[in-house]
Amino acid sequence: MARPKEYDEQEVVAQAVELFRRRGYEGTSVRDLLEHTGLSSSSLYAAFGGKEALFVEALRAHAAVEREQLHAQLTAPGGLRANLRAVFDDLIAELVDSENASSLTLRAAVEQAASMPPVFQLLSDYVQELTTMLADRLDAAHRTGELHLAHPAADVAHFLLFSAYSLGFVAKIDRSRERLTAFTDVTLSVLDAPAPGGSR
Amino acid sequence: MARPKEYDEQEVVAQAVELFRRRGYEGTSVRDLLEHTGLSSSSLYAAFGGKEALFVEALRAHAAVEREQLHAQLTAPGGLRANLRAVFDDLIAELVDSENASSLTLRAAVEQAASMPPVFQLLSDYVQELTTMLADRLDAAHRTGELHLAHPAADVAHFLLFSAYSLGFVAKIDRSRERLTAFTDVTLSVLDAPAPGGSR
DNA sequence: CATGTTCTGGAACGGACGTTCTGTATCCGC
DNA sequence: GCGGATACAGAACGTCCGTTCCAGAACATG
Repeated sequence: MARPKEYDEQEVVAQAVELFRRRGYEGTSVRDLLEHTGLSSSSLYAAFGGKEALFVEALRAHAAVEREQLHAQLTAPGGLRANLRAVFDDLIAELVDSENASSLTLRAAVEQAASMPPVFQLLSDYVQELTTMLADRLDAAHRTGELHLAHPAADVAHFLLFSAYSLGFVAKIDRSRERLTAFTDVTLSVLDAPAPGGSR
Repeated sequence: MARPKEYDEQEVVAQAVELFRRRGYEGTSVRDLLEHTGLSSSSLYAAFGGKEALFVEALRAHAAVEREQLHAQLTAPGGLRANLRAVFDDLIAELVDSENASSLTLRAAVEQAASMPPVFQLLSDYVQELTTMLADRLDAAHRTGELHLAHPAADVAHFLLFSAYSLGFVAKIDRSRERLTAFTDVTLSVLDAPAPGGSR
């Protein structure tokens, strides 16, 4: 019909993710977003509706990436224990050498979930989804005897998930690899519950 | 010499703690603070120097209260396990029935530590202090044989401390008592490491 | 090449922000 | 009860915020 857009919508969202992640929602101004994406305000408002809507979109995109990544890591060949260790190790590597610690998800939950209902809903569903994914894997490992769970798989999954996010929180105060590794070691030790008592 | 102040400095700080806790640093405007404390801007600036300085003071005061509370709970009669359980239970109770989940410390770390050096320093020292306090207790319990630690006491202490803070993070997404209790159950299971192998 | 439609750049808006300033009220020491 | 000093109330300041608006540029279609 008419003049084509000069930007790629997905790329804009990706750039928004980066900014929001580094500086949080309030710390990122619309002008920052315009400068960083190259858009003009009219385009941004026409395409997304406003700062808040763009944030939700950024969060959604970020969550999708994270989800896919986690899924790939959990279904990689090798034992579940090793796979979980890899998940945490990758997270640590990311935290150690990136100026901006912590994920967008963490910031969003702490800062925005309470005041932006769509954000809350999105995070709520997202956590549910990841927990289920992880719980399924734990159940499977439990059935094959790879590990014994001293608590319901869903609870352990939820715990592991939030502990992973907590790493970003830990890193806010101490970003040393030793600290983060030690935290991970203790976290993963919940998988070393003693085997159930005597056989039958 | 002259006209006396019409407010109590400590009380003002306490009220600031409440506001910052509920709405975060950026979400709390100076005008909010003035309204809530009854001060006028001139008084606030004369007494504290500005919003940021007042925030640091509020954080310091909040940390002092938290520290004292934790110390009391950890040195209460009864086993360390039970005392830790009590710490978490109290936290859960607070989270479940308060509109504003999470502590000021958590918010400060996630939102401000990176951009406000004094906040980072304060939190850093604070975490170190609490970790040491907790590690001492764990060491003592280990020596008396109350529990066995599969990891260095300092690491376990650090883990427990951050897990406690993580509860506030968990609550941002699901504030149900069951969820928080389940998280706590799994967390505290790191204290149930199997006893070391053969005697000797 | 004319027309209709969409997109873009950037000025402009109202309001909120943290902070400063000015005038006045209130107290102490004498 | 007067002089000096401090505290108070709130208007005012400059800046930045998210958003809107408008004139013009860039395309598809005939």
